[in-house]
Amino acid sequence: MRVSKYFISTLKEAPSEAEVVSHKLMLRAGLIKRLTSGVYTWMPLGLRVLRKVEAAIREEMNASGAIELLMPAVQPAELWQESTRWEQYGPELLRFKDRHQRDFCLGPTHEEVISDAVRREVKSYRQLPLNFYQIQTKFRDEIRPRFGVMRGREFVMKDAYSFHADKASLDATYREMYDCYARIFTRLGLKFRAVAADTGSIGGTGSHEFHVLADSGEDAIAFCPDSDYAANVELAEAVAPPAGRAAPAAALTRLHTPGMKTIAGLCDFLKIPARQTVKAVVVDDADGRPLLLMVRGDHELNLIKAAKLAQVKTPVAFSSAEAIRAAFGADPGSLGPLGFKGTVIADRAVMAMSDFVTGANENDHHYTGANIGRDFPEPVTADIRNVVAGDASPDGKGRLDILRGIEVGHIFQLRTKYSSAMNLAFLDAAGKSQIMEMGCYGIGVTRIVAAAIEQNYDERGIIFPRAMAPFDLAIVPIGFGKSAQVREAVDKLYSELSAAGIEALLDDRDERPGVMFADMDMIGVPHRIVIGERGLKDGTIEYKGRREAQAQAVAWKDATQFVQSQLCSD
RNA sequence: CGGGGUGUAGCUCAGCCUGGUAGAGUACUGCGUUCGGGACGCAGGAGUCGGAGGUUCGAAUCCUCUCACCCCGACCA
Repeated sequence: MRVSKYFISTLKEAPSEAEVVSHKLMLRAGLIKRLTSGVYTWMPLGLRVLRKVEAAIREEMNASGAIELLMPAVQPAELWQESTRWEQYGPELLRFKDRHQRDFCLGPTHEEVISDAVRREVKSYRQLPLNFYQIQTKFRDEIRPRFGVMRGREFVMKDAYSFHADKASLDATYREMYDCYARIFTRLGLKFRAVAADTGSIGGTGSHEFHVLADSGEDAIAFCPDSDYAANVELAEAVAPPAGRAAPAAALTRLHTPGMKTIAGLCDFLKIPARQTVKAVVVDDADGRPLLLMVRGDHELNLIKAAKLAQVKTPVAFSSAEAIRAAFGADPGSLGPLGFKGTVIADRAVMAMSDFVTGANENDHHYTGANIGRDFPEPVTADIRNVVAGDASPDGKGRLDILRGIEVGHIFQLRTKYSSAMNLAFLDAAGKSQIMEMGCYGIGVTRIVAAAIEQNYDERGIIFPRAMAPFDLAIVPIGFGKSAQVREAVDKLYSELSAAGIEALLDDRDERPGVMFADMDMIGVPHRIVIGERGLKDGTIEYKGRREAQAQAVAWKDATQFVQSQLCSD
């Protein structure tokens, strides 16, 4: 492609709407343009990147035996009413009426549509298993879109749905998709991690998320460097400390702690570490009465874990100030288990503590030397905290580390949730009607572009991994307008590379070198050739990889071959 | 939806407090000088000051309403 015949629009300053690196760079590189909140136009350069990502996904999906189709973005309400999600999905589902006042929605996902298609087409176990996928635009009316295409309302997703005669078949396809996803993200040049995920409301056994690792990621993932254990922090199990509880050594002592309402303040005041204190959080129990949750002072309560406890009301509700005062006789900041009449649930780590500090249930007072059993009854034990780096891995094979990630893929064993609701029946070998097992497998295609940038950039701009770069190579001529020799050289190289199937971007704008370098760096082209009279005099041109600091001279006669070998080597 | 903030040229922003004919940088057009990391000079085009209403002789500026967008919390690819 010649720049003079293409469209490139870079910005020196990032529009103020952008907060994160990938969003800023995508706007500055002219990849996307915002139309309205969470909705973006993919400009020509951005579209090239998006298409590369799609192509990689499509090839790997096809190779894994999945079959591509394309479903409508507009879906009738009837299907959603049948699956009961018309009511359940909530305001994220964008609904509207047609001219006949019939209800429709813009598809946020396609379980209903694919299920409808499959139940009309598939009647026999002999047609199974099947795995259909599409790469298609979704719309979810997110409460708060942000970070550009990272969390847009309209986005492109690859979604696959598999159908099976039995669980074993589902397991096999699930495994195949897991491996397929690993191949896709590897091929796209991303540093990623597959993690066990919460199965949420659907239940069942299998669900994994695929996270691109990035410090700016919205999710925290726990993994064990010494084993293959990896899980979303929401889910990762915090195991009980191995040491167990030491016998009480200190006497229970009541202290005046004026104004100390936070763990940090309390530790400062008493000159003790946070791990010697207990944090008290009060939520409503199943009957709406205050319930005390206890975690170690240096730990963080995990509300998703807490919500799974039978004693806790779901969704989790923090008790009101009035209810807390009535039940404890004190305000948050001075609460503790001593004398409290309601249910107390302690994290496993708390159960291993002795001689600790806790609120005295009187404002501005705490106890030191508190002990379970001696000073208050044994509480219910549960895992209710987030794991932290250094915790023992739940598989017993070492210690956990924490990384941040961006969720770009999610695979799920749906089992019969939708197939039973929508009656996906088939006849088995014995002629008996059975309900299909289902799996679903998603990849956020547009999100991958943003995630890749979060992982690959420098002060000059984007550094695209080769597989998703808009162009393989930039050719920058110095003095294009002035030097016939340069012009002939770049034209020759450009046509040779094109003939070899290499997508080169030839900057024939006759701009100043700095402008061309800045643009090519900004848009993330991974390789660059510079051709000027100076080098041609000695029979050389110049090559530089986007990540490299120094360019190297290459013999002009070897240029095409050299470029080909460079492109193959990364 | 709650809480905070911003709307002035394609982009980044000043001007608003204290009302008096719309500004800068960048980008864009033309000419000239430059030409290996976002050049310089001169000339030029470009803005319903988010929208509506009000106060006033006069509103970007003050008041009311409204819309849009961004940021912080509950969802998800």
